[in-house]
Amino acid sequence: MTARYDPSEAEPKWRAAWAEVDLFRALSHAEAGDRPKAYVLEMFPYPSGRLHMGHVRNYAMGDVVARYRRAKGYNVLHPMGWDAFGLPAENAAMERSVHPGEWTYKNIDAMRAQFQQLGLSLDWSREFATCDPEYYGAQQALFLKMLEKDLVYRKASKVNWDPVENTVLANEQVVDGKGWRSGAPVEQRELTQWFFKITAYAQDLLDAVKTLDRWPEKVRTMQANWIGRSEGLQMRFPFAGDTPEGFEDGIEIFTTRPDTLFGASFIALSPDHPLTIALAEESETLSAFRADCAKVGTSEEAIEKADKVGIDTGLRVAHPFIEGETLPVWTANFVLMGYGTGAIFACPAGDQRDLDFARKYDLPVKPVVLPADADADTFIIEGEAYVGPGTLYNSGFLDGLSTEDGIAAAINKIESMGLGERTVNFRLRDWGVSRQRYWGCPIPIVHCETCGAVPVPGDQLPVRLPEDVTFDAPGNPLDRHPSWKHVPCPVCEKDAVRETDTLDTFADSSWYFARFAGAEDLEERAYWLPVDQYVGGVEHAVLHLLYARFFTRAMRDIGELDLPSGEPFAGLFTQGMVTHETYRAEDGRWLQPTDVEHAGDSWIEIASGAPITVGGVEKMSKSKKNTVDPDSIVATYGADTARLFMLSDSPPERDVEWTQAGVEGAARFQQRVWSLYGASPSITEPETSNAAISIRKLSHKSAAAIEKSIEDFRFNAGVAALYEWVNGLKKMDAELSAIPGAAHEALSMLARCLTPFMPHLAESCWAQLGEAGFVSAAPWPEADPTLLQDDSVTLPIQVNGKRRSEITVPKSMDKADVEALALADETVVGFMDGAAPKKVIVVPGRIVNIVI
RNA sequence: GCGGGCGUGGCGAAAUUGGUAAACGCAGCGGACUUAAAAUCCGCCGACCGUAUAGGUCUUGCCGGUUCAAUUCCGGCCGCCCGCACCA
Repeated sequence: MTARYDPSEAEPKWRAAWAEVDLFRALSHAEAGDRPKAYVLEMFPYPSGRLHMGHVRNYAMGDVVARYRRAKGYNVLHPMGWDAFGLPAENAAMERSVHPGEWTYKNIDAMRAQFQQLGLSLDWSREFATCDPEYYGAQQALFLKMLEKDLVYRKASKVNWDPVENTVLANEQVVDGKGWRSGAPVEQRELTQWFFKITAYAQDLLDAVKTLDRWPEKVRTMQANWIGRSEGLQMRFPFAGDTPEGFEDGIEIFTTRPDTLFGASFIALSPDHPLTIALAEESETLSAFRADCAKVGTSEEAIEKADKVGIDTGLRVAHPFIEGETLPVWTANFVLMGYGTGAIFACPAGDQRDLDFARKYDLPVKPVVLPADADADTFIIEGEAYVGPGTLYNSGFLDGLSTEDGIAAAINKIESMGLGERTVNFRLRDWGVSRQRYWGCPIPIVHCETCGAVPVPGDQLPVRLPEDVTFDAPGNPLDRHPSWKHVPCPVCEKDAVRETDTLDTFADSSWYFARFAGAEDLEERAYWLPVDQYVGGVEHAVLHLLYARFFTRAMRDIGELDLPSGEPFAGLFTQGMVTHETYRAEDGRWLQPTDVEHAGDSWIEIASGAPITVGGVEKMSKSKKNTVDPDSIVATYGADTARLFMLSDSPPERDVEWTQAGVEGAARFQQRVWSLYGASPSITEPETSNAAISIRKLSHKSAAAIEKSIEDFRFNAGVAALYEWVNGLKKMDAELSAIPGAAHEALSMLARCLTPFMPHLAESCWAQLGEAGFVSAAPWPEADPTLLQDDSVTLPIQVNGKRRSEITVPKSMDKADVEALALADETVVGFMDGAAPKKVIVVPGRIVNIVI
């Protein structure tokens, strides 16, 4: 009998052995020659300092794919690095007087050690942190090239200001009107800042979503919605009567429903519209209204509760189609400045918001779209607007047209009148990237009074962050640094100041995968990209993934990346979270899983013996203390067990619940596998006895099933197939010694199929079996197709769709013979009760159904 | 409100071209081994009727449809989760 498998002894030994020969180093294009490449990448981690179980799951999944592809003969790139800029480092600096850089690099060291314990097949030679000057210097060069190509610009604009973090946020970082990290209500401020022109690619980013057929449907939909394309008409309404100064052209609006122009009842301006602002200077009512609107949050509840309110400006505009008719101009709180032109024409009969507003202020409601099944004489609009399609009426030259034709006709008319034109509007805004923070990539610009914003010359990059900074005052340490920002202008050499804003850290993660592929080598980048399989959390469905798609396009267009499609990630998989039960003491304190135990029928806190409440299963989080520390799991059970459990039980895209019993099950499996490798059966030709054939069939079928489960990202099914295989071999344990050839083949195949899931154990088994080299470098066992087929097959026999019996027949038996056998079956005869079958369906190899 | 997804035993789940529903694991029950426990091994384990290792009936959120056959396809409900949201 073999001794128990001791992961604490075996695992470090194998990791050291892999490292010694640099087993997982990716080959360059030249070295690899004709071998196909596979770039497998997990979203790189933020170096918080501690690994959590979510990391284990994420990287275990990527490692299964990477190891499998390597076994399949691919030249695999599976790198690791650190998304190292960001706010937590500055918070640590404030709380503990430690430099953000020092804190970050210490965390990286700690997490690298933790990662290395997991036995991931990573190429560490390409490791970098985004806070390395080599990386952010290269990023600064990209920024300047993008600036040259007009993909970066600077403008004053209203920005989302997070009052807690003292910085600007991108639109994507504002959730429910609150900062995505701080949770503080976002304020509006006017600031000059830098923008990436992501809208230049809006159409392409949208179109290409359709080509991402190895992305989850959900993520594609979210991206498409975020880009938010709508076709319509941008037009102006000239003033009738008083024309305010500076608005001689009238009021510019955007609409997707120009067919309803005859139903126009009023014009509504956003409270932040330039005309509203201009008028407010003269009107106290209006400026008070504007102030009120600014106060109301944009959270879900706020929007739902907020009444539609507005103020009549007293101005009037001319209706474009109806001679002599004028429309009042209101300022209304429901019109957004951030979409379209910040002004709309309202057709209350065809839009619920317009209708609510019209009812409140007693404005006209004129129906112009008749639903297909309605009668023009009786159709009325009361509390609900009709937003669907129909036939136009009450609409002059548009009468009788369908909604679709009416839209086209109205646009043509407006265009011929010179009042506007067909346009496409996107919800996507340009990406504001200036952040008033220290721990980020400095924007490589010098501001000169004479020359303006001047790019830092290439030979002066990187613009390094100064080390001697303080965090004892609010605001940006770069801005108050005594000397750093004072530099001569690169052009005129007069005194000038550096830009003290740094780039949004999402920029850092928008191209790191290209840097892994080739630090300076564009040919290597072209070879590796796109990433073949990307794995990460669905929380990045919009932000990171959209920004990365933008960056690869921009890099392509500035000559930094030969990637015609511009798509960085050919395959994307979004994995579910790791959850755990929650525990609460009677006084409401959250308790850690290690602080509680099951006692009889109830749960108690170990320290006090007091009863506790077991709460719901939720995402592991520090605040609810329902976390499990990967280090202690690895120490207790080994990395392989932790990996296996993270991959079993639940489909990868779904959440998985961490349970003690589940981990123990995985640990048991580890010992069961090891126990198969006691004796080392000699390498001979597989035997042909029944036992040998049965073992060979089991092995080849299992290997094929595991292969398919990995290809399809269904690791839980792969783990189940491993269990079945091992259980089957255990059952035949006694017979294995009599058939050493088949046994050796089975155990060799098993070790290789085990490798992606439990690589250390697989190496130990491989060595025990007497195989040469590393199983981590061994080829995937190709299943023999002849062994996947059975000679005979057991068919269920249904009578009227209910299973009544079964027969075992040779696989090749023809349908008529199968039918005859089925009809002769004793049980079937009993159920047929003498009746003649109306119909007999024989699906070869599947089923027989007799209809009587 | 709009969009997407999900709903199967006590629990996590399988059944990925419409063809034996519940593989595999967890929990549970019974047994073997042991002075004992742990570990390990063996057996049972959807519900109901039944003494049952006989047999039968029912069962994939609910109602209906297509089909010889539906967890799978179609229509309508119900519930849960996620995303977006006064986007004109």
